[in-house]
Amino acid sequence: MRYSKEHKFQTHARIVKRASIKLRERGAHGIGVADLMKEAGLTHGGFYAHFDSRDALMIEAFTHAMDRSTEHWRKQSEGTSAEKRLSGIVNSYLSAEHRDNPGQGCAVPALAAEIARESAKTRKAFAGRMEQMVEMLAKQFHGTPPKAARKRAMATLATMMGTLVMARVAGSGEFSDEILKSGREAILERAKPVAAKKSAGRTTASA
Amino acid sequence: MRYSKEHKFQTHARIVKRASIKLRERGAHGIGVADLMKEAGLTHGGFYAHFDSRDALMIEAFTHAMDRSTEHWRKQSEGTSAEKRLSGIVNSYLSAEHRDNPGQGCAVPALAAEIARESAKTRKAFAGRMEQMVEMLAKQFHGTPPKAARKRAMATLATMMGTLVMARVAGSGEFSDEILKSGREAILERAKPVAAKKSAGRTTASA
DNA sequence: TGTACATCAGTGAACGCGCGTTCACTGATGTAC
DNA sequence: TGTACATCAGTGAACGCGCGTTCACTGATGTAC
Repeated sequence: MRYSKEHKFQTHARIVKRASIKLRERGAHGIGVADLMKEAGLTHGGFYAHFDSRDALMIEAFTHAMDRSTEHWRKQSEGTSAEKRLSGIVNSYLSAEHRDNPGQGCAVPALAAEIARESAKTRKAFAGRMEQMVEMLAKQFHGTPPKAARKRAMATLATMMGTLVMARVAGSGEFSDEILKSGREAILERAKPVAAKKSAGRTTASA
Repeated sequence: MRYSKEHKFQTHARIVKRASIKLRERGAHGIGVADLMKEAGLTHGGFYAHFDSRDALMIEAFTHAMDRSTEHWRKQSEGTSAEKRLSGIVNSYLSAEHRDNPGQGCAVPALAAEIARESAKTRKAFAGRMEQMVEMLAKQFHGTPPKAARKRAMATLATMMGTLVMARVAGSGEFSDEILKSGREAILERAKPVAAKKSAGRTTASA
């Protein structure tokens, strides 16, 4: 064998990683096999030593992107005190930085609409990861009954990703910032315990 | 002239209309010029008598889809009493029917993520229509100060479109219905006046 | 330890298909007389 | 009113480019002796 198994494994992983970034940046139809291999420092001919088809890579790249996103949140929430976890996630999710760097960001706003048009098999794989994200998010609603937390998590993810997509359409101007801010406030206001309704300013002001 | 000006105008409009449906169903890269013309009952060669390029049609189809969506809401809200307008919009937006018929539905969940990757020019055209939608929605928050209503409208649109995208990814099963329901509840709970907090059941139960 | 052979990740030319675009042509109808 | 001509929306063959995929080949390194 010319290279060790480890070498092939690493090359494979490198291609998937670069692909998952380009996928989020340009969409499923925005990148060719040749470009992708170039990104990974290879030529297009070698592609089929690693993947059965372009579609096969796309599916790997989709799931990789989703897993990375979930992992990112998990890590972030681990390093934060319980009360600030949700606001930490929301504020970083709905930030100008996340808006302007889709390649490194959450896969849902970047890819979900396209996934919705894919085969049932692909959609199921993606939906499974989405479910994981929801579970992850639900844990941030400490003190809320599990079922209610799950519902909130779903609505929160929907609001976050919807807001981010809208902000990206709007570009990076005033309208875009306004959209981000509205999203942050809507989520954090809702999450606040009803009793503390009057002390509203603090949590949302950090946005 | 073989045909009257009216005839050409109507053919043009028919192509745009069909294109805007296919666009929402399959995405910007999901349809070819030949298919599109076939949809309109024509052959592909005649395409360039109506449009400078495929891209030019796409832009017309984008804006057409957005305008139709806004108009649809406007009409719907006109036929409803002031108190039920928001819940009417939300319940029809976040319905299984809307989820399962993207071609006839709102352009934002179907196309926004793709638009976000287009040129500044295209994005601006789309953002302008999005702004119109926001203004339209803001009017549904009667009794709320204009600025707050605008913020709510932005967050509401984000939640609605995010929820719909997620529901479409999930398909049409239990998880999908759960997502839709969470979205409806989150929006309608938030919109409720604080005083009426205890009579929660009614509005959301219609879902 | 050194030498011959086998392996296979990666190369780059080539293929073929789909699709956007072009173009010469058609023929029904509007216009001029 | 009737006839000859001009127009141009629409047709369908053809072009050319990009891109996914295939394939014969390479050459560095692992393995056998």
